[in-house]
Amino acid sequence: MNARNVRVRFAPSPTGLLHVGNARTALYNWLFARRAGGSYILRIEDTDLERSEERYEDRLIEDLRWLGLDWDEGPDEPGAPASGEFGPYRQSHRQSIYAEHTERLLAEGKAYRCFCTAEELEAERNLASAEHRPHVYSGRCRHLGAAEIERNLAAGQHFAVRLKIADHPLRFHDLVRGVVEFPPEAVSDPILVRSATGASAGFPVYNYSVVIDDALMQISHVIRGDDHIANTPRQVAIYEAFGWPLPEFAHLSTILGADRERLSKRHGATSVSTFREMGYLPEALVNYLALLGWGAEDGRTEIFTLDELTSAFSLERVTPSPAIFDFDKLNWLNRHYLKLAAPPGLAELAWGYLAYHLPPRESAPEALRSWFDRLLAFFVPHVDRLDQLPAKLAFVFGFDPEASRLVDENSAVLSADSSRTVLAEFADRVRAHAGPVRPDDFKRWMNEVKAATGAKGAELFHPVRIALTGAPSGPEFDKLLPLIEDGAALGLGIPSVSERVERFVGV
RNA sequence: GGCGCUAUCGUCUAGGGGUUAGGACGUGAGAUUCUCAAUCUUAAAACCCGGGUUCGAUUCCCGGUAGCGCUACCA
Repeated sequence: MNARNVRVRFAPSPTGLLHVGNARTALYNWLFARRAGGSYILRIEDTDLERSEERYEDRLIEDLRWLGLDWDEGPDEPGAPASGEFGPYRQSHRQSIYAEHTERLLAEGKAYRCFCTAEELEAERNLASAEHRPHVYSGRCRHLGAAEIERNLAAGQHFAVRLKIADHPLRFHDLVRGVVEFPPEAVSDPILVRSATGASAGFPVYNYSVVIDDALMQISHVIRGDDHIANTPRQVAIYEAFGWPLPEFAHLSTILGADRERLSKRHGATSVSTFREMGYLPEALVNYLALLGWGAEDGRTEIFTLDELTSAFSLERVTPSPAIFDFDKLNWLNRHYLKLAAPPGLAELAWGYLAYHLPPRESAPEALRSWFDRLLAFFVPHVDRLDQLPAKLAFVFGFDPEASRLVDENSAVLSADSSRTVLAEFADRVRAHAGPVRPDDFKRWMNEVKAATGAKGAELFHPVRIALTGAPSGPEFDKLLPLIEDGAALGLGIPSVSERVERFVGV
């Protein structure tokens, strides 16, 4: 490790829910910090007063915690002070810091006041477009004399503060892309502070405040989305103006939807909290996001816990090319982690999805809890996410004989003569039986029905399956029957096998 | 328009001057099952195009093309 401590930050704007792309950025930052034994800092970039909302900040923090990405330094929370010595960690609380730095730049002649109006600037841009030139500021206010500046100030003219860009290429090193270089004219003199009257008044622009924050917080590695890559030369110039050392950069590729457009709401779920609501496990999302733009050194391992990722991760192995978000692969991983999930935790999660059928978990009797555990063990491996459970389990909790007769798939099976005789024979045996139906009973009856009717295989099983579950296909009876019978004893209104048969045949 | 970034199976990726170009998801087939799913086995499937360097380029260089980003007194 080099002499400089590794310090990284995740700096979201609380203007919406945490997008999976940002979650990946947060993850890579976290992994890099943990791997290096460095610090991971959370900074809230809430300078866009129009769009920033406190509730989004709360959700953000909740989502990061859910993913397991804890931070060493971050903003204060209700009732607790900020953690870390480089605060405040909200940009809205750092305005005086920015103002001081602006004074300094102005005093040192590294920045200047620009009195150009929006109209004048737009005219310049239009001209540049027409002449097929890059849109660069002419630098008109760069050489204003002191007298003229005083006059403008005295007249109360609004001004913005611009940085003087030096006449040399702006280059930086990117851990995932190598050296990136921009000619100075590609940058032009950027605005640092928005226009207003007063000494250095006005709000600093994003590109300016990030640099001040990153430098003051001693960030060693700036890991962020590649939509910032074209902003970086501007930022490099700001570091230079202050005489600050450049951090290392790492620009992560964009996450796209199946149509190769930036992943957005119309592609389906995009925010971490939506994935959580759908019943994705945090370990699945984390594992998937890690794989989206990074590959293990052996080229084949794909399943990683956060701990395993921490020791395997390196920025050098991050892919520079954009990646398409693949819901199928996420589903596969989620299934994997669902199967691995510890029963108590899983039951607690799953309970919420079936709350409609169940009493509150806290007040549920032990018999119900353990039955529910068995139910989950049996069905969870067959869903991609927890929110598919209600549909998958609908037939266990409720039973609608009339509706199931109307389903095309069912009526085709039921209309066969053999189905009628099979069901009649089956019903006779169920009626003659007292108490819950056990798998042994069921097996014996099916053999008898088979002998009595001559039906076998699907011809034999499908009608019975429809009568019991409302569908010709489904899970194995051996395990399903006890689940139904034990469930029926719980007083939740779950129909027993004999009730099902009675109601179905009676229709 | 200008500038920049990117380019290996459908998708995520490994690899790298000479390889049968590897793995995973998904897809097809088979096994299993009353059935569906799960599971196991198996198959098909890729180096964007054109030049150059080289004995030899998918790999290095240049150009093209395409996708994306930036081009704001948004973040």
